[in-house]
Amino acid sequence: MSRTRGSSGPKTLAAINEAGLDLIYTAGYEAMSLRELAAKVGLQPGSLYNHIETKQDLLFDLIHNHMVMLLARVDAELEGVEGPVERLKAFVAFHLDYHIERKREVFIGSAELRSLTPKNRKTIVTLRRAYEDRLCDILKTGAAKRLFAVSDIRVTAYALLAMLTGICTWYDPKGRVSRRKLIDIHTRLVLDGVTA
Amino acid sequence: MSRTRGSSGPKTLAAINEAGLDLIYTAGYEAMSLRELAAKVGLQPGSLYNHIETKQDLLFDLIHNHMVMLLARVDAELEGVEGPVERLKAFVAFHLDYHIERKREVFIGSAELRSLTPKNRKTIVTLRRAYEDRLCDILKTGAAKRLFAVSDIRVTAYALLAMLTGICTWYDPKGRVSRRKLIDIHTRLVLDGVTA
DNA sequence: TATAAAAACGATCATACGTTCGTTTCCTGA
DNA sequence: TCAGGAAACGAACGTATGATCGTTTTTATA
Repeated sequence: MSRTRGSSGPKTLAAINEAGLDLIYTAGYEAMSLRELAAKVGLQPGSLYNHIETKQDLLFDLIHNHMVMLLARVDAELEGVEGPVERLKAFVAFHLDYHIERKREVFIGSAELRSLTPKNRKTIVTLRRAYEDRLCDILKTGAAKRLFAVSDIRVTAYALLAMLTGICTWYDPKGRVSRRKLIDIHTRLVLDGVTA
Repeated sequence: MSRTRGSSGPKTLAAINEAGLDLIYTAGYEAMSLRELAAKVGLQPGSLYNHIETKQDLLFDLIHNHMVMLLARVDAELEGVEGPVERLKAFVAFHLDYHIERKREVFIGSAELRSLTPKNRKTIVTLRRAYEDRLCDILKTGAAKRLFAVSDIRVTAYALLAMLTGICTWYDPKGRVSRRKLIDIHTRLVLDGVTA
């Protein structure tokens, strides 16, 4: 046996990425074996290497694609929104929405940082920093206009991001709490926390 | 060669736990090998088994001891503190202090949950739930007395805990921000967020 | 002080891992 | 239509891993 009927490169790669995402999310990068991954996709282990360079590259690509997407989406979402309060509200709503939708990517993006090569990790951390700066900028502008009272921009931004990102570890879209209510609660927590 | 001079059970176990804590924190449980660990302690790999049952038990014991300690300490800290506002302040201060002091244990306690046996994980999750309940109780009492305005106790508690625990991933005691200032910032964020 | 338990060694086991490679079959574009 | 690249197979390699075991030396107890 050899090449199977109907096989195509991009499709298989997408399947590998999806299965990899799932396995890394549930078991962790180190705990996931390429044999498991191959089995989940329906391939022999060696065949994976027609689509990925190494196991490390699989992880990096997953995280990297996620970060690039995250940055593009937040900028699109904030475009044209005027005023620090409105921008902060938009940021919170976007952040929660995105983190609910892509909780696996987000979780891996922080939990598996340690599994990245130093060089790869640096790339990701730089992108993450850029995302954090989006929030810092909003807080800074609001503080300058005396709309916000923030004693330390960066610390506050990290605190808020930690709070907003925390939902990835427990929120269940099919659970008791609706997405709308979740956003309301967090928006209030954030706004009350920074408003002058 | 065989038993080395001056060796004693409890001492070696403590060294194993400390080295294990460090390795798991920096590299992750799966990525840490017992050979690395043994080398760090100054033992042959096989000798570890005079002190631990399995690698899994090493991880479990580390997390379990941490959780038991955390619960004992929070109860001691809250004992005798009266009034929801004061209790909330005390909780925030304690939580931050403890999480700064033992950031490695805390980090492992959540990041390596996935590496635990289902049964072991269940034990830890139960303990964690008990800790979360401490905060929930404070919020509930405060809400009943109309001191706090909280639309969903559990969601709010999780949001606050995520925020407070986030410092483990970035706070550096030797950095720009003092412990005092950190507590002040977070206390304000929490109080403003829940006060009626 | 004799003796059993404790704590270390060092060799070894079976297994699982990431990756490579030669080969075969299928798909696609000239 | 047919040639060449793409995508799969399956076997294999070298290494690393968690764990076991018989043995030896030290410590501690009675």
